[in-house]
Order: sequence, then structure tokens, then C-alpha cells
Amino acid sequence: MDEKKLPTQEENFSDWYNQLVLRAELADYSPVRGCMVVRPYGWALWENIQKALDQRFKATGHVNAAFPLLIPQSYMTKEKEHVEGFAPELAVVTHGGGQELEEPLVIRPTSETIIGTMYARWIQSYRDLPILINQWANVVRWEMRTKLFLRTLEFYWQEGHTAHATEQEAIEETERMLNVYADFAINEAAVPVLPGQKSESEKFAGAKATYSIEAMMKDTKALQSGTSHFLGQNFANAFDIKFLDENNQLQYCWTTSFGLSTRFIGAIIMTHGDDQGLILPPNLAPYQVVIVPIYRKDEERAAVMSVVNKISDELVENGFRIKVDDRDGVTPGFKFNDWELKGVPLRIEIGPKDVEKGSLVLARRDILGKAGKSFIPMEGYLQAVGDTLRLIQENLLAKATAFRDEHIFEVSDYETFKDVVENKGWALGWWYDDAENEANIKADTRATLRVFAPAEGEGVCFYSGKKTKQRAYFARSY
RNA sequence: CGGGGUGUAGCGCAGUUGGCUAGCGCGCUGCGUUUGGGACGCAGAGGUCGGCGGUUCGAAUCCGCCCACCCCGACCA
Repeated sequence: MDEKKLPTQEENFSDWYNQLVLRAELADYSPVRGCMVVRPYGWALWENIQKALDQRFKATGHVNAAFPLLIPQSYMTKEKEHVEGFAPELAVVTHGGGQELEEPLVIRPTSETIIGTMYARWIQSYRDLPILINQWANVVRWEMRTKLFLRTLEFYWQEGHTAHATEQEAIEETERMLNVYADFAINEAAVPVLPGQKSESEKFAGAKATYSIEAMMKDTKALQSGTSHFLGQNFANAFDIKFLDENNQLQYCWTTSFGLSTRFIGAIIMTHGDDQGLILPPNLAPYQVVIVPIYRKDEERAAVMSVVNKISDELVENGFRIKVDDRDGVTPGFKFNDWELKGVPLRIEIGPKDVEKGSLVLARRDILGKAGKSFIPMEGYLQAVGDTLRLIQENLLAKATAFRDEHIFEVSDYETFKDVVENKGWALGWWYDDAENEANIKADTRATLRVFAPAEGEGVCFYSGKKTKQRAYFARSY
């Protein structure tokens, strides 16, 4: 047993994941079961995710606000499906200030109810619409089984909540935000997600329709990585969110909500990571470049560090996120492995030979060993760093997309389907929508309908043999 | 909630047929030599053995109860 090495993905994917999260210092277990501490390195990654998303939210007209953590219990019961869906996983506060509360308060599992209540107060006229608010928050859902980032009792996310005058507008918003998520996932995280609609049984409690982006992890399991809900008038009815239209008619609003959580960090880890550790997409990596100085004697150290300092200053000035690893007492070899574990996309090595020759070494995280190293002259290195980071970003997306496509199989009969979802990856096939059949398949194979797929024409359902116009992806999931 | 497992130094573990001063590896501190793919030597620091109770001359070790965490299944972002 070599303690320096991670378990390989091949021998134990779950163990690989758990150890990697801890050893890369993304997160740690908390004293409370099922909760996690997000460590600075993990939080820095989350902050970059936040920036990329927030920018997109602002660009689509949303504004940020903050709603309270505590929600009167009675609010949760106002929407029938919502309460049924969330009741089992609520944390409830019964005491405050040493006294039992008259009405227990639930810790928000999501904020439709409290925000709906406020919207009812704020919206009177069609002139108040649409209202497009997002909040960055933590929520609590009392889950049975937890796993760092993927499912914890408390997690961090953003939840967008919008209210519209017409059904059409709300549907457009739902689709718009699904596309925002897909764009973010693909272009920032290099996670090639498939966006689509969820089945009836997989949809959000209280929604008319739920859409999600589905990502394939390296063990071929699916991960729901972001969701967008069309809530119809369900919450408007339950919370009395009404407005007067142009014709002085009182109408209920149409609302939506959408969320993406720290779970997405899990998606990044399991989409790109390898046996050496994390591989972070340059667009989101806390450090895009790590500089490792190499020297033996004090004279060498001085010469090397003056070059290191110069280029680190220049890189910062040019907007790169960098780290100089000037730790004493650990060897360069150790540092290489350490930053590979942490997934820094690009490493610059500078030693006495480089100083002498006026060159430096670039080492790509996505191509290990000698193959990923290049020796480049000092002049023009800024260009090379930028270019290489772009190449890495592209390569990560290309590799992940190829992996995903290699593990999706078209199926037309149930035997093949079972073989695919149990041994090979995702199944794609014609599907006659039927909740009972869906449940049977789940009981039989543990695979669930991830999302409906684009479909043209008509085909025969792989399970029921019925004619259908719908196609769907099925897979085992997290 | 069902099944399985584990609690001994920061981490990973040994010790568990009761026995004397509780040990090993990694990590940590100091000094020196090292440094282009996970360095080495010397000297150190660090423990209510998960908790409570019981048996005993004596408990990490035996018994009882409790607690916590991890893994696998039913629910979920």
C-alpha cells in the first residue's frame, strides 16, 4: 500500500473520490454527520463557479437578494405536492431563546414558499412583472445517505425565483435558465451536459415541469447537475401571487425556479479527475498556473527566484490566477505531485538551466509526464501560457464529450437495455411515457429516466413495445 | 430505517488469549546535508486507548449500555 497514491478509479471509484476530496483539501467532514466543511481551496473553486453563473444571471436580467433561513412551518404545507416532497427531509427549529416556539420554524430546504409569500406582497400590477430574483444561499435537507459535495445535509447553491404575467414567458424563462446552466457547464466547467426534461416521477415537488442538465461521471453514472422548474400557477395559487393585467383583470402569476449547487463541484471532480488527482478546467481553477522554482545552492536560489518573481508579477498583471510554490523543505518532485493532486491545469518549472538558457518548462496537467512538458523560450511565454490554458480547456471538453458519447448506447429492446445500464453506461431509446414502467425499470436495474431526449418521428418503446414520439436517456445515477 | 464495518498521537494502523514504561509508519518541530518527478540523517514534541458503568490485585484487552463516523441498499440537488 503506497499511501502517497490515491486508490485508482478502476479499483474503487467511490474511495478514489472520497480520498481525493479530502487530500486535495476541497472539503472535510464536519463534527455533524452528513455536513461538510468547504475548505479554502474548494471554496475558491465555488467562488469561480459563482462568478461565472452570476455574470450570466445578471446578463439575463436577474438581481440578487437574500431571504431568511427560517421559514414558518405552516408555509411549507401550503402547496400540496411541495409539502409531500419535502416533509421527510426537513430540519425543524422548535426552540428559541430558551423557550418553545409557538410555531416551529423549518430551516429552508428551498425557498419557494418564503419567496412566494413576499412576491404576493410585492406584486400588484402587470407593471411589477416580471420579477427576476436570485439568491446565493445555504439550504438544509435531512438526507439519509450523504457524500461530500454530492449529497450533504447542508449545501450551498443559488436559487433563482421568477414570476411572470404569462405562461409563455415563464416557460421561456425556464428554458432560458436551463440553457444558461448548459452554457456554463460546457464552456466554463468543460462538463458536456445533456439538457432535457425530467419525467413526472423525477420532477421537483410542486413543479409542473422540471428540466435538468445531466452529466456523465467517469464511472458512467449520471449526475443531475442543475435544475430549472416551470412551476405553473401552483405556487401562485398557494401563496396568492396575483396581479391586475392591462384589462384590469385579476390574474395569478406564473412562476419558475432554478438552482445549481456545490454538487457541481462533484461533477467537475468526477468528469475530469484521473488517478493522479483532480484536473480543474482553467476557466474555473483557483490557480490556473503554479510556478515551481528549482535550485540547489543559495546563488542558484537567488537567480531563480528573481526570474520567478518577475514572471509571476507579469502573469498576475495579465489576469492569470497563479501560485508560486516557494515552500522550503519539500522537493520539486513532491510539489509536482502535490499540485497535480490539486488539479492545477498548468505548471511552470524554472531552474538554473532555464535561467541560463532564458527558457522555462510548461507542464500540462491534462497530459501527464514528458508528453505534457514543453520547453519554451522566455520571450513570448505569456502568449504560450494563455494559449496552453485555452488548449487544456478545449481538450478537457473534447475528452469528456468523447467519453460520454462512447458510453451512450442506443437500445431497442429491454435485454440490451439492461446490459447497457448495468454494465456499459447510458441507454438512449424510444420511450412510451409510463410512470409504472419507469418504476419497474428502476426496481429491476436501478436505472432511472434522466431526461427526455430530442426526438424526430415515431418509434417503438424498448420496454412496452408501444408506438411513441418520445425518446429518453436512462442511467444509474448519484 | 435495514445490513456491514470502524473507533488506540494530526493521519493510517499494530497491540485485543487481561500484566508492568502503549508501539510502528507517515506527518509535525529543531539542526544539518539535499532539491529538474513523491530526499536523508540526528535530536524532539505529541495519548483521558470513542463515552459511561461493571468484573478484577490489575482493563486498550473481558462484560453491559450508550455515542459517533464510514460503506452498501429504499429517498434526493
